[in-house]
Order: sequence, then structure tokens, then C-alpha cells
Amino acid sequence: MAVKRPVKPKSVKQRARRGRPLKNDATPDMRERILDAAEDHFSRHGFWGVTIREVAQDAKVDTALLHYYFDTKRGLFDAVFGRRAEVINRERIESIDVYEREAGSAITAEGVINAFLQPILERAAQGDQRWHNYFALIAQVNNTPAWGGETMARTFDPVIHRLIRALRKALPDATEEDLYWSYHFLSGALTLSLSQTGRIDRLSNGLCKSSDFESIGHRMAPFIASGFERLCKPSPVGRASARQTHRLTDPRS
Amino acid sequence: MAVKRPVKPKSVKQRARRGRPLKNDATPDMRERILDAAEDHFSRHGFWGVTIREVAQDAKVDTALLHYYFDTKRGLFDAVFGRRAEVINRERIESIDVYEREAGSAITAEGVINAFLQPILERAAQGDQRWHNYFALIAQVNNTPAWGGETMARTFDPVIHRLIRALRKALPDATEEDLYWSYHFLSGALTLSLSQTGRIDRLSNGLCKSSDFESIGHRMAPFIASGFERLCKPSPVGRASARQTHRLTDPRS
DNA sequence: GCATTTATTCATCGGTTGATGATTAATAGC
DNA sequence: GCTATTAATCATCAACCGATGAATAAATGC
Repeated sequence: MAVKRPVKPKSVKQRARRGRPLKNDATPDMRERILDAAEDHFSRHGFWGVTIREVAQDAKVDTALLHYYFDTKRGLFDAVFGRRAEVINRERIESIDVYEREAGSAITAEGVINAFLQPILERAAQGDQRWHNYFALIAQVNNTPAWGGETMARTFDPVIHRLIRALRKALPDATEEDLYWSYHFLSGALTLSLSQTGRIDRLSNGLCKSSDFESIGHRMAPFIASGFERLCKPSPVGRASARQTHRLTDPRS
Repeated sequence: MAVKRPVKPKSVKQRARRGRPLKNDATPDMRERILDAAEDHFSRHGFWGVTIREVAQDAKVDTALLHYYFDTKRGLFDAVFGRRAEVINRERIESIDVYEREAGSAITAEGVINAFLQPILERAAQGDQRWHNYFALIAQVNNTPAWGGETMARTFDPVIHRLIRALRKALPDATEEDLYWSYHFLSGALTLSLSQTGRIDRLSNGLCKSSDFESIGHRMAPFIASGFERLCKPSPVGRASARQTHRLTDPRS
């Protein structure tokens, strides 16, 4: 007589083992796997466009495990956002430190900005999809009115203050306002460029590619540095005239 | 004996009248009211962060009416995004036309960019909350990887091509790639600046305000134009040297 | 003045969502 | 070797979601 046993798995999805897994060297780190899957989804669709079920399915774990590690969906998001921020923040500070030390009194705005951008652009050029996702995530948060400004500030302000301190040295005539606004323009240009929305591909009819980080790397620092210098250096012709604006005339007159 | 009638409204929400409303001059345009409410919500929380119930509640209509006018939630979103786009696109094209005609051969990059920015910045400075919301919405879409690039392209590419045509005249030595990338930087800087995330307020410890559109207006055109000129004008010292980058040296060596 | 179209609310459906308590199994501490 | 802790799945809940067909009432067209 045949022993009674589950004759068939019946469904395609076989039951996963319950309870704590064996401590095997080959067992994957579930926490990291969840973060990777969450990063992928959040970067594509934002906080509200993602369900924890999708993330769990991608990470091949139960949804309850997400709550076990990160409590709430928001907790998961914050963990994703913070994880890589630490890495690049450290690299950027070091890069600026090195440049400032090497350049000495020959410090320039372009040099500082280049030192600030280098670590990010290098990571982007490396081609790691996970970092690409993360940059896209930053771009979204940076442009989220509700809580984006607060999140960005909490995460990145220390590095930005370090950047601005170096720029102040390179541009001694700059006002504080000009420095902050110039950085704001830099921030917008950088995050959009790194977010790979495919916009420039369409606009240029395929001539330029969102994924071409080398092109961005060559152009961004000179472009932005030039803007900084224009606003923050005393112009020989006088500042007011340099800023005069075009007045839109009424076409009916 | 008392007449049988609904003694009390019971709930705070009284029943609304069913059927087509009387054509009174005082009756509000429901369609516009829905769009306004939707704009408000979408601009704050993005497409997925908004429920049609919230929008309906704000517009004081039933959710079925949203489907009556816009079919799906996505249809509502597209209608919101398209409504004001037409207005500013018309204004921006006209502004560039006027400038090009007036400037003649004295056309400059800063002049063109200024003509392009003027209509938007003027609307922003006017202080209408509905336009502020709309600009914040653009910023979010611009940085949405999944379908943002496509939506932005469909909506704004004609104007951008008009802008680039004018810039090509002002910068005859520019390569196509430089022009497109420079515009991309402009796009990122502009949309972030208009989205009022409060980031710069915190960063500058209250010195700069997200809502100070006059400050943005004074600074953006010179900043961006300077970047364009740097990339797109032949430099007297030669282009390659002007773009040389700072190499990060290994701190352990 | 009657029939059709337009504009609105009502009632409700099937599916999804974030979250949680119960259960199971392995490890770590003493 | 026993107990407490950690790490995982299972089963399920109440709330909410977008959508839709039916009902209703005014306006419009003939």
C-alpha cells in the first residue's frame, strides 16, 4: 500500500520552508535582497507606485518579512534611500578634500565642481544597474514637493555645505545667495541627467543618449562652473548690465 | 398628526441633488473644478499617490463624474497635464518669435534663453497657486523614468525645437550634441527651481526661499546662457584644454 | 410637447493594499 | 541541554481602490 504523501505540488509555486534558515554560506542575505528589489521598484515608480507585494515577489520572500525588517513601507523606502547615500557622501567629501589640498591657492570653481561630480559620474559610467536605479530615485525625491526637500536635506546637506565652502574659496566675491542658487541649478541639472528618463533621446531624435554618462561627464562641469563664475565673479562691465533682461513687448502695440 | 418627513439629516453630509443641474449663471463648471482639484493633488503626490476619491471629495462631486468626463484616472491626469501646457507653449513660442525679430543679427544666447524663460517665470511670480502646482507637476513628470520622458516629449518638444533653432542662430559654432545636452541641463535646473520643494530654504538656513521667483528670474538666464556659451563657442585657448578634468588621485599613494 | 441627449448622484462590485498575529524552525546564550 | 531569541512563512483582516451600470433630472432638438 502506498504511503500517504503529498502526491503533487499541484500549483507551480511550491511551498517555501518555514522558520529560520540554516546558516549556510550559500544562503543569501534576505535583507539586502529586499533592499535591492525595493530600490529597483521605487526608482521606477516612486513611493506610491510600488506595492510591498511586488517587492516581496521580486525578492522571493513573504511580505511579512519586509515588515519584520523595516516595520512599514515608509521604513523600507528610507532604508533604501539611506543605504547608498552614505557611500557617495563619503566619496564626495574625500574627493573635494583631495582637490583642495592639491590645488592650493590655484583653486578654481570648475575644479571644485569637477571633484564634487567625479564620484557620482564615475559610478554612473561604471554601468551598475543598481546605482543607475538609485540615481533615478534621487531625482524623483529631489522633485517631490511633499517630503522630498526634507528628505534630500537630511541626507545630503552636509556634503553640500562642504562643496559650498570650497566654492567660496574659489569665488571669494560671491554672495551667499548666489552660491546657494547656483548650487540649486546644479542640483536640478545633475539629478535630471542621472535619472535616464529617455527625454533627451527623443528630443534629439536619437542623437544623444540618456545612458551616455561620458558625454554628461565632459559637459556638466564646464557648463555649471561657467554659470557659477558668471554669477559670482565681479564682471568687468558691471554686474547690473550683465543681468539686464529682455522685456517682452506687447505685439499689438 | 405630524407629517412623515426625514426628521434629521442624521449624517453631516446631506444628500446632493441628482440629475442635471439647472443652467444657472452661478453654477460652477464641474469639469474645471475637477481639474483644479486633481492638479492640486497630483502636483503634491504624483499619479500613484492620489486616489480619485480624494479628488472627487475636494471638488465636491461624486467619483463617477470623474469617469464621466475623463474615463480613467490616467485620462484625468493627462487632461490636467495638457490644460496649461497649451497656454505656456503658445506664450513661449511667441516670446521667442518677438525676440528674434527685434534682435535681428544681434541675437544672443542669453537673449533667447531669457525670452524662453520669461513667460514661465512671469506666471510663477504672479503668485497664482494653481500655476505653482502645475509647475511642481511638470518637475515630477520630468524626473519620472517610466513614462515621464515620453510625456514631456509629447507635450513640450515642439517648443524646445523652436528654442534650439533660435539658439543655433545665436551660437553658430555649436554642435547639435552640445545644444541638446545644454538644454537638458537647463531643463533640470528650471523644473527643480519651479517645483518649490523647500530644499534651498533648508540648505541655506532660510536665507534663500523656494518661493522667491524674482531671485530665480534674475539668476537663471545669465547662469544658463553662460554655460551654453562655454560649451558652444570656440574657446580662444582651444576646446580640449578648457574641458580638462581633475583626476582623483589615490590618497594612499 | 415629446424624445433624445447631457450632466449628475447612487449603489455596489471584485480586486488590492498595508499590516499583523500565529506558527515554525534554526541559532545563540547560559 | 534547555531556553530565549532570531528569522522566516502562513493565513487572514479591515480598509480602500478604480470602475461601472442604474437612476434621475434638466436641457436640447425637432
